[in-house]
Amino acid sequence: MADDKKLTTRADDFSAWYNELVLRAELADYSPVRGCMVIRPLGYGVWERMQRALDDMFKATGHVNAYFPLFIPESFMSKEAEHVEGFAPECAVVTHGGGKQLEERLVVRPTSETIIYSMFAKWVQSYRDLPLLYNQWANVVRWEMRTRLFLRTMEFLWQEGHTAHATHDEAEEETRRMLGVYRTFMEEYIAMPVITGQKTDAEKFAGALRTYSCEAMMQDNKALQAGTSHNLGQNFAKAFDLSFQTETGEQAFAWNTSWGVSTRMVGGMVMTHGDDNGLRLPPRLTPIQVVIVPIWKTDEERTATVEKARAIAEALGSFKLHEHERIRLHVDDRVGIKPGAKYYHWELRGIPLRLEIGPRDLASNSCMLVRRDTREKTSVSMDDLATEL
RNA sequence: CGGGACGUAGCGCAGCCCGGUAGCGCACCUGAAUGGGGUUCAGGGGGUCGCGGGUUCGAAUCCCGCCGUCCCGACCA
Repeated sequence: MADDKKLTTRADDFSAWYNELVLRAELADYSPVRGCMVIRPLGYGVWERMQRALDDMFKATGHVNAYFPLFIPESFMSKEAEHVEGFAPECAVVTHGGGKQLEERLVVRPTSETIIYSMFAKWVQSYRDLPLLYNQWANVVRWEMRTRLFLRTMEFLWQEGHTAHATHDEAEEETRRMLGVYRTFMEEYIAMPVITGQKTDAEKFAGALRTYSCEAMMQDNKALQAGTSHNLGQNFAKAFDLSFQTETGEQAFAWNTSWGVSTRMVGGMVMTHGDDNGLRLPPRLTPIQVVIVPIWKTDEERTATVEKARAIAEALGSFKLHEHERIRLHVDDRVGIKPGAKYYHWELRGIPLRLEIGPRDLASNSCMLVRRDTREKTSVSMDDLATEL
């Protein structure tokens, strides 16, 4: 892939800058199918780290993971009036299978409220069965008119939390709690400033009582809807007969919430931190935190600097950042590519720190440490390396 | 779905107006020299010119139809 031309600048054309950056940094690529994208290893590596952190936060707030099917009977979608009205225009529908026309058409899930609450209805009889606190990691499909890499694709990856509660207040508390989890994640992991608030009736989720949203503030002064949390009231419970017997023996409908964040957050991260030199990946989400570039002229120097680079990678690789997290390093020992070209390569990809180790550094027992965010260079003694990082 | 661009080698493009059997840059392969911020030179491989039809002795080029992509708007995680 040719990285040899300069990026379009943000000031010139923010939208072109974004597209070029996503492609050239190899986060994602266009697929043969319009509106769909291939998420490449760097982009997927970021998404995996997002998943891991969020999943831990969901578990810590009492949720469990499960998985519901991709296909939803078309009739399910119509059971909640507002829901079908909102989603029907953007549904992909399977009409044939095994060479035969289907008796009932199947909707490829645009979201899973209907299938999940139909199952909840089977599993809940008593107030003792509540609350149900579920989450699933899945792909969903929405037939979008106009798409953009990560920000709006026809198929995207996300998580959707679905819960059922005995009372309105408990559901409302859950809705707000998860909005808070999203906010914490976006601020502490993506380092992305967000404003939270309630959506208008026109903008709320199709079928919800109330929708709360995390609006992330981007460099071009636009807001990106980065996460939503819905109080669904009893709308779906009534549609799918999700009811239970209360402590006093009466029948009551459950109160539901749903909440989701998607691969759109990767796009938000790009637009929050990227600059005219490329990506800047947040340290907690980047697959590689430190890239080590050995520099050599002769074969002897190559052997020596590569060996030193690997030794450093191994030594620092055992260094714990947090309880279960170690520093993630990569040694770029590719032959035939000049050091300068490697610098550009890793800067474009937003790797936070770069260590340069050449023959002169070996002689002085030091190395050059370069920050991606400020591009500031400092010479660091080998002995202070761990502290410096 | 409305408006605008565009489809020629992996990527970016020229050639089209004025028809004559395809070219440039980057990337890739080989060799040599180089090597602390995008190396240089030499050689080399790679293309049913988006698809279908028409005009013509001959179409990347002209005509008709279709498909697709990107950008801007309305709608959305």
